[in-house]
Amino acid sequence: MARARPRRADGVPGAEEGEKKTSLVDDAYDAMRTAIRDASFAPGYQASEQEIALRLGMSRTPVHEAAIRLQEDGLVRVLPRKGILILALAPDDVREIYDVLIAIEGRAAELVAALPKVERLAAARDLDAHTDAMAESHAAAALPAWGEADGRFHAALIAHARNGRMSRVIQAVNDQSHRARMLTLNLRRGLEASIAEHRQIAQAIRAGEPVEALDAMRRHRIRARDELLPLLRSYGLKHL
Amino acid sequence: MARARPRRADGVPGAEEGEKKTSLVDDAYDAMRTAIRDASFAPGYQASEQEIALRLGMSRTPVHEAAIRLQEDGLVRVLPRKGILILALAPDDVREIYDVLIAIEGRAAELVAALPKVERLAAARDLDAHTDAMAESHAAAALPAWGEADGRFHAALIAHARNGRMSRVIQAVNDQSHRARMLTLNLRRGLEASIAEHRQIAQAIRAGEPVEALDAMRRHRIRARDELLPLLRSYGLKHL
DNA sequence: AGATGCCATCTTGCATGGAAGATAGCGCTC
DNA sequence: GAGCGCTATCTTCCATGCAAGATGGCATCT
Repeated sequence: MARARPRRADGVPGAEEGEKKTSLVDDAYDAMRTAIRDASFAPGYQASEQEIALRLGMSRTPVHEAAIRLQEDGLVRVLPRKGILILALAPDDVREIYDVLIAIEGRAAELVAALPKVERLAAARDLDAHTDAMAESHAAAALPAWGEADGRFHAALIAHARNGRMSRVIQAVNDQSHRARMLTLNLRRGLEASIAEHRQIAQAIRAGEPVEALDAMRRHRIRARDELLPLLRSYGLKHL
Repeated sequence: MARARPRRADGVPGAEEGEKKTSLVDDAYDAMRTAIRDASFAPGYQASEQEIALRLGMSRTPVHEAAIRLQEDGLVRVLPRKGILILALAPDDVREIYDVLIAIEGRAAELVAALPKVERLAAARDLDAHTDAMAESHAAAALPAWGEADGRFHAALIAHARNGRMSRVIQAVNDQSHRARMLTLNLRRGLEASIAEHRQIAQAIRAGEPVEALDAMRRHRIRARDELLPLLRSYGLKHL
């Protein structure tokens, strides 16, 4: 194989231009992660490291090391001497993920509501802005935009809680459940309910009521779960 | 270097005998993880992969890959072209960790309390057994045994919640805070309080009262945090 | 025809070498 | 004496080679 390696080979659509100084391992990690999120790598697909390396224009080593990170994130499983298996998501996995969300996001909402007044208000304003965007998208029947604004609401909440470990946990489970959310976006009914619940959460934070914020967040996630899980089961999406 | 590699070189005390079929990467991961937990690798220490590889009797590759996993776990940071940095723990990290514990273990207790009666009772019996062991150790003034029984109580609770993702999160933060717990074990006062709170948690689970179980668990962790954090700060343990 | 064992091939695990970035020490200049 | 640049050295990053496990197909035997 060519010794002079091209510093950047963009064989994969998801691979964005490096901004400053990225290692090949990071490139491989990002490319594979987005490929999995966008389902360019279908769940259940078993790829060989060699093949992925070829496609990304690098050798097997960085692909292998990126695969280790993705395995730690719960996105793939590295089968010894067999290849990289893109993990599927069973309804039971969704249940697990929602329990983590209920726990972490609930505590995050509680923490944000307990912040000093200035920060609380800033956070609430932030959250309301995202909810506004959701309402607009809903009025315009723009489902993808709605989903993105919803994602930004939850991301903002976690960010305001100022807890790096919580952020990492949330990001991990979000990566895992991204496909399920996208698939079920057009099946869901409770869009207005979501918007109303977001308002309640922001209001509790603005008022500085941790208990109410925690509870509102939990109710929100529990309702969403109870809406989503039956959908997954009834549509026979055993694994996706 | 010798081409014929020794299948197992036990240069590190923490490295236990492989039970069935472990890869060198797994060996390196386990060895480094236990070394960090036991503070054989002091926090702040910057090791070179070559040096660790030599000590473990393997080449640099498996050490490098294990380091990637440990970085994902938040135990070390791999500094490009500089080495492996064993991460220290600041009081603020302990605050973050306790918020994760409050969130996850609270939800876990709630879930266990909502289990069918048979499983609930089994779980409560399990938990009480560990609390008994704590009481005995306390009576015998055996601090390390107390700490281990306490660890088993919390591990059992998570196990009964049957949520693999929660288990992983808890294990990660426990690994990170293990050193802090060991160091502060002999400074702590609220041993009886811990035992009493454990009883309350088990009782709420036995009675099938999720709300009370959640709340008892939260109170337990919050009190422990409020006892631990001032200790860390006052003893000037800026990073450990 | 059905079962079985062998082997060609595909796969990763791991070791190693070359390249390049980071760093510290030393000598030179002002 | 202080500052600056050069270079020797130490480090990881990545490509690649070899070995060994896994697998599927084919020939052979019953």
